[in-house]
Amino acid sequence: MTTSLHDPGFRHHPATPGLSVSVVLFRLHDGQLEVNLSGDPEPGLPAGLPGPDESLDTAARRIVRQVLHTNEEYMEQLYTFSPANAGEREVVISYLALLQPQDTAHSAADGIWRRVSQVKLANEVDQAVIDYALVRLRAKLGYTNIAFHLLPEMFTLSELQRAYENILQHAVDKRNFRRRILASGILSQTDQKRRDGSHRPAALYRFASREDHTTYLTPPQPGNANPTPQESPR
Amino acid sequence: MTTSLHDPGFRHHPATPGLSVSVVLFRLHDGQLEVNLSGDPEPGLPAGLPGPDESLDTAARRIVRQVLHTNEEYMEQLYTFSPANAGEREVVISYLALLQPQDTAHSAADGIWRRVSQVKLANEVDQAVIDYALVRLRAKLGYTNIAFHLLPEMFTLSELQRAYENILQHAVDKRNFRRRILASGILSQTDQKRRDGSHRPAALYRFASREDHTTYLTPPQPGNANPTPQESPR
DNA sequence: TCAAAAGTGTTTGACTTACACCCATGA
DNA sequence: TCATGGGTGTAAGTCAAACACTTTTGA
Repeated sequence: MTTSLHDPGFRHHPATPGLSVSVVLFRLHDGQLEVNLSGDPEPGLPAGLPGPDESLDTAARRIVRQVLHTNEEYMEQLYTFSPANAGEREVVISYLALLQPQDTAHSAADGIWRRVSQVKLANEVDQAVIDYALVRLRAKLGYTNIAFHLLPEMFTLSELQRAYENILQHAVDKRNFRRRILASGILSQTDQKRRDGSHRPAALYRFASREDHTTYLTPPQPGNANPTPQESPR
Repeated sequence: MTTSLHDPGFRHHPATPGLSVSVVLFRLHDGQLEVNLSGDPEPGLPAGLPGPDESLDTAARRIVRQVLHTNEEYMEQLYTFSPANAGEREVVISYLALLQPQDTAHSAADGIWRRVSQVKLANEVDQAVIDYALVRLRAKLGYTNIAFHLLPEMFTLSELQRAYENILQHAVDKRNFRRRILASGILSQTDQKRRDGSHRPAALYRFASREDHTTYLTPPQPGNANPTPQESPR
């Protein structure tokens, strides 16, 4: 249902020709990493045009809202492409957005959700953006807490591990994973447990902090009252 | 002398209002990291507008050529900003370019070179771009061979170490530095030595390869015959 | 012979990897 | 009692950091 994507303008009806914002919207669903696609007529990334006094970040958030009817959990600019399109150059600013499960739960999002591993788009730029979003997400799993934006408020360590494994596409050792995550101090254990089968119940965890450790690859925005916190690179 | 910066257009005479490319051009001079500024009337980053069928990368390279009258050694897209400018939004795509000393040697570059540590620009966006370029360069020193784009064809290990120290702004241990660099295998020792004072001459090294280990943070360009090589994130 | 930069090893602690069994529960 | 996933420790290897003296040269 991408018909809700107009105003200031959908990809195919540009008001400011040549400049658009595309968003890779990821969620974790049944343990699988999925990407949101708007299909008209070809499936493609949700996209739109920034309004005359709208920042790119704001436009990206608006596009997500139009698809989701709720807000994303995390958003980050990826890269700006300038593909040739019939002799003219377009400029496509791409964003990565992550969604917590509950964000989709109470709102049937527009578009379709497809497993990332199974997506192969005709649009070369959209496909490159998705591929790059995955590279970035995988890289950041290693040195940030970015994965938590894909998980619900409370979760078990096994769920967290499965998220890592599904994104990275390889198995990780249970003991080493738990030791590393717990040692990093980004989790705090709740006193609750989840019993969901004929086996020992699992302890539930949440973030120790809602602060991001994910932002040092993106610059603070000039003229912004509360700039993105900056970590020192290792 | 930024009067050579027109065609398709300099920052202050936009042909396509609202979209421009800015380049942070770094060189190492007398052991100091310097940035190129074009001063008219305020000093600012060299910038320009992409032509109608010019990619952003190509525009960035052209801007460097117009400043330098020669080509840069390395170039990478940084980030896209969208500052408010009198109620209208501009879009500024920023690039980092690195220069080998000999690139400046035989060509008096336009603009002025200023030590990065001493630069404080009135233009908020330009300043943010420079700051971010530094963050990126410093981060990449740690896990890529990017520093070599700032050094001449042949150099001593002490020169290389001084380059690292000047960029990182802190001292590094000589023995650990040499061990790490040599173990990484990116250098090969030449049979030449440099004697330049009343002390033991230093062995000269060069790259083992002109290949980049620097690119995995930027995506391969779609529709590009020879895409940027992609490393797997750690 | 002196000053100045080049060059060189070892030890320690931290972190990463590989690896296998017992625990708590519901059916 | 059995099947299922939850939970735990140790040993080996790799990597980073700290640290100081000898070598070669020209003046």
